[in-house]
Amino acid sequence: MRATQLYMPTLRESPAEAELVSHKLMYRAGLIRKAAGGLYSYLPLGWRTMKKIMQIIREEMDAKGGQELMMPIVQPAEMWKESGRWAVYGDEMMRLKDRHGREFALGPTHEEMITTLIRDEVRSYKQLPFMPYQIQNKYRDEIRPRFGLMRSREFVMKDLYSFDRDVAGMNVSYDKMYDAYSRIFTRCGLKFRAVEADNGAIGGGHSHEFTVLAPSGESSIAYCEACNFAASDEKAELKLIHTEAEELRPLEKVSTPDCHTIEAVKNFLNVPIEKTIKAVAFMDDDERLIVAFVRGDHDVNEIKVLNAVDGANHLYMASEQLIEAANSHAGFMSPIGLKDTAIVVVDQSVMQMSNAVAGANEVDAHFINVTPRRDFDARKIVVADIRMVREGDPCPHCGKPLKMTRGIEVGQVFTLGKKYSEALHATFLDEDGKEKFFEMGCYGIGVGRTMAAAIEQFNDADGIIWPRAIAPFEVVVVPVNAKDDAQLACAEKIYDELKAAGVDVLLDDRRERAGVKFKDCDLIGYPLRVTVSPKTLAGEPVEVKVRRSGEFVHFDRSELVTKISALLKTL
RNA sequence: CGGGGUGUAGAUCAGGGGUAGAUCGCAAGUUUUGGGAACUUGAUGUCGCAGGUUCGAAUCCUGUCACCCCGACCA
Repeated sequence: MRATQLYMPTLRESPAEAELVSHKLMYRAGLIRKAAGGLYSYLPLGWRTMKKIMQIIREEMDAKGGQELMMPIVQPAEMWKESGRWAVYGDEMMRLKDRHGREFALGPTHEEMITTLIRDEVRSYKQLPFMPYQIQNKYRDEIRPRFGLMRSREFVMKDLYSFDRDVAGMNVSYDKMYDAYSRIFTRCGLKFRAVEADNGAIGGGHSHEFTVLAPSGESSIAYCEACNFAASDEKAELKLIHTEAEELRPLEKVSTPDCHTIEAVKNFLNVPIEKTIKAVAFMDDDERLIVAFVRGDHDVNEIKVLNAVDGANHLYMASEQLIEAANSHAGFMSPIGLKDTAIVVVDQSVMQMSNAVAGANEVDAHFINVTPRRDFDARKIVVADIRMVREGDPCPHCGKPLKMTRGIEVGQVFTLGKKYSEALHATFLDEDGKEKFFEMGCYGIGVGRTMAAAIEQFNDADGIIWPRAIAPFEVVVVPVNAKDDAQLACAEKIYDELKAAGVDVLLDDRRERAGVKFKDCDLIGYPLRVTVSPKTLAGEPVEVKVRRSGEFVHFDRSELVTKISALLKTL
């Protein structure tokens, strides 16, 4: 490809609305343009990278037995009503009507579509496992689209669905996809983690989120460098912290005027924060008071609290009245003396404490020397792991200190079980002659998000630094002065040779000044730049600039192509 | 949907009742030519949209729309 034949509008300035580096650079390097909030056009350079990512995905899906097909974006309401999600999906689903008033949705995902397709097509266990996939646009009317391609309303997604005869088969499919995803993101040159995720409403099976590590990411994860453990901050399980046994002192109530916060209590009583017990009061949909107790220096993990309490679906901040009805006061709550109407959830590490400070359920008073089990009945409370992970906590697998980082979720693998096959009556005939529901799994990758994440991970002050595999071009050949026929001819020769050797190469034959072209090269981020100058014509070794390191290397003209091919393999 | 902010040239922004501005970009020319060149000339705007006030509105008022940022979701 020649730059004069390629639309690659680079900008000196970023649009005011762009916040993230990746968003700014995608704009400046001419990869995307915005049509409206959360809706983007991909310009030629951006689309080249998108296609490369899609190709990697295809190869890895196919290698695991995936079969590419294509389903409609416009989906009839009936199948969504049948699965029950027409009502559940809410405003995030883009809905429309045709001229006859029939209802449709723009597909936010394709479980309904694929399941209704497969139930009519696949009849026998002999046809299983079956792993159809597609790469196409998805529509989600996000409450707040932002960060460019990171969270948009229309986005390109690869979605594969696995159909198996039993749970064992489903798990095999899951493992295949897990492996394929690891290969895909590795091939894309990304630093990522497969993060144990909470699979929320779907429940039951496994779920991993593939998260590209980047400080600007929206999800927070805990990971271990010693072993492979990684989990979202909400999901990360924690080991019990054992504390030294002390000589127990008798429970005592003390006056703590105006000490509404842990900080104030700690300072007033002059005790270490690890010796305090903090309370957070919630209520659920049935207005049941749920009080969570954790160590003063810990934070309550709402998701874990929710999972620990039977029958609770949502948690809200508890109202004053509710707290007072349970014989307590906000800021001074205690597990000791709360009415039985309150559900008390205590973090496992609190149960290890002794001689601790906790509220006294009355204004301006705290208990000191609180010792669980002795001072409150462990049988009436729920003891669970309900705190938020933090940096340095022991890894639940190997015990080494955990690290915290932020990341961008670019893919997720999920086991669905029979959720959709039952809802949509998708069955097959098994070997034993019985009709059975498919065991399903679904596996998604955000293609545009992967592109954005790569830029987020690899950039510097001059622009993007593409990993070779997903760069719009692997090499750019730049004649310093394209108006010089000899230079241009030399550059064209090199370009032809590289192309013949299978290198994805761009010839920057624009009649621009060298500085302009160099700036563009750095901004767009081609891994290698070959510079053709009068020195090259004079027979000096050819200069090659490595974008990632900024280093210049020089190769003899005669072995230029082989040296470049070899160098590319390392990028 | 709450709270905050912004809409003026292709981009980034200034201006603030009386002829529509700067820089970059774009077009033409001369010189330049290894890190976003200099000079000359030129083209480009319903001042987001609709009403209102006024002799006169980009500017003031009202409404409206769009976009951005902060909170619940997700690839």
